[in-house]
Amino acid sequence: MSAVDKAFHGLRHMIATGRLGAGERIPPEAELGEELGVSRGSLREAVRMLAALGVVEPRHGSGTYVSQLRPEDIIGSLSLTLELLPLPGLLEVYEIRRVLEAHVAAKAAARRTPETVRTLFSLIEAMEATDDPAEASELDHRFHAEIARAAENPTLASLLAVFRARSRKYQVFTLPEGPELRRKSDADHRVLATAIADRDPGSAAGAAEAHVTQTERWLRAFMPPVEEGAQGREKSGEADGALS
Amino acid sequence: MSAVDKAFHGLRHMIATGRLGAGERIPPEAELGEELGVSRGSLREAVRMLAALGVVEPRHGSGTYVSQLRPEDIIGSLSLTLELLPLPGLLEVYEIRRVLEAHVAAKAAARRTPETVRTLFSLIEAMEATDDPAEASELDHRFHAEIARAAENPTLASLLAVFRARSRKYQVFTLPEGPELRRKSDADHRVLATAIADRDPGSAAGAAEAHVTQTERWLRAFMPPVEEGAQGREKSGEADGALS
DNA sequence: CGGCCAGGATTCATCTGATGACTTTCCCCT
DNA sequence: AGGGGAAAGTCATCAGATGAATCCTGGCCG
Repeated sequence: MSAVDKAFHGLRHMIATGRLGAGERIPPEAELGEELGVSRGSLREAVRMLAALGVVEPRHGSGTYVSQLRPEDIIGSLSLTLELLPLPGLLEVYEIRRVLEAHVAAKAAARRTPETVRTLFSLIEAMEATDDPAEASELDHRFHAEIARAAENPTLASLLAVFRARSRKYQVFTLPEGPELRRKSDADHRVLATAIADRDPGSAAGAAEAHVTQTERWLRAFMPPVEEGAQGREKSGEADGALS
Repeated sequence: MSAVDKAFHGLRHMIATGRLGAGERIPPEAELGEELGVSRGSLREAVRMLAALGVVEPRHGSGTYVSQLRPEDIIGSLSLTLELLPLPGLLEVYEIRRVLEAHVAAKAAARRTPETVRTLFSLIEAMEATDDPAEASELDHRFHAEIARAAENPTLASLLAVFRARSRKYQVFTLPEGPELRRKSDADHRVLATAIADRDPGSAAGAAEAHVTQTERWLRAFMPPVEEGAQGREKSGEADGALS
């Protein structure tokens, strides 16, 4: 077993057995490195791995802390890498998303509150009112997030959020066909929100499934290449334009 | 932006833009570190992060290679950390598993081949025949994996495999009530396999959902503490049972 | 001519030591 | 008692050297 593996599994074991609890600060690098029998460099690599997986969080100058270990923390680690998925694999992900969106829609319909319904319809109206594709995409995300929230399963909600984030990278709404797609999308949203308002889980599930399927079809049809940070959000003037 | 972040995002960007393709070998540490403007140590930490996420794979003496970037590769990274999830969060995961197992069961019923049915029933017979809890657990896993395979979505199959691996850590079959639980589990399996054999997606989905729900109930009822590599040794007087 | 093998070159793995940056704590001064 | 600043603690980064595993090249032998 390599030194980094020894540190990684050793640290993980400490957390699994409760010797290091959620939110707790882990021992300093020098100390922990000696205990695990590895150098500081190797230990740091192991800590970085756990940090990438959302298990620990290093804070410069303060220490390294175990995360809350909530499912959302773990699932969040997928968001950075799901963006690297080539399109063929993404379509398999869509099937999962379709099933889960249908499920949360049904559950939301069963558990909806008047406030949820109000929020959903106000988001729909905002979506129909705006012309900015970016804003529409953002509102679309919040619409679905609200439904997922109403289903009362934070883990599932964050998992779907990750899936949606990946889809949004394609920005179908900015295509020439964008306006037409948005009209159809808005219509889907009304059907879905109405089913939820009516406390009709079956219709809600059907509407959600159809909506995702529609999105999936668009993606198959257009298959636009995904580009990193295409929003032009990129603040730092780092020399990153250096690609051939 | 820290040096490690710079290296991490720089490397990720190279992969996202296709400058580094799937399966390709990335430049040597010294060279890449210079290009990204960070030391070898920082670069190595960034590479380790990507390795933990299943994006790259370092091979001692050979080089570091970009993975195939299939969804399974990414999902596999969850398996190491999902084990750290406290029980409350795990129950949320179970809801997801329930929905997805029902879906794959239905899809498997629709697409089943005679060979799939044969395999399923032979696994059931082996399960009913063995007395070894560990072997039963292994066969149970293979039974469900076979169904997921028949659903023809490798991503979904690997996701469910990760969920199941987490559940197996609890080893409910080794409890005093184990034999009784196993009898019920075996009965569930027969119902499920029969529904699939009959090409009855609805019944298959229902049976799968009921089966997962049953497992979930057992877990809620017994809530045994999960122990890393818990084969019953572990004599350290660490007094770690302290969770409220 | 072809296969085997030995040694060098390449690359990742690890350790050591030193310095900088950031945070937190605590004591001193007002 | 409160504010400010020094000092300690901790992570972040870099540089250099050595070890280990793999890959490749070229020569040797059959």
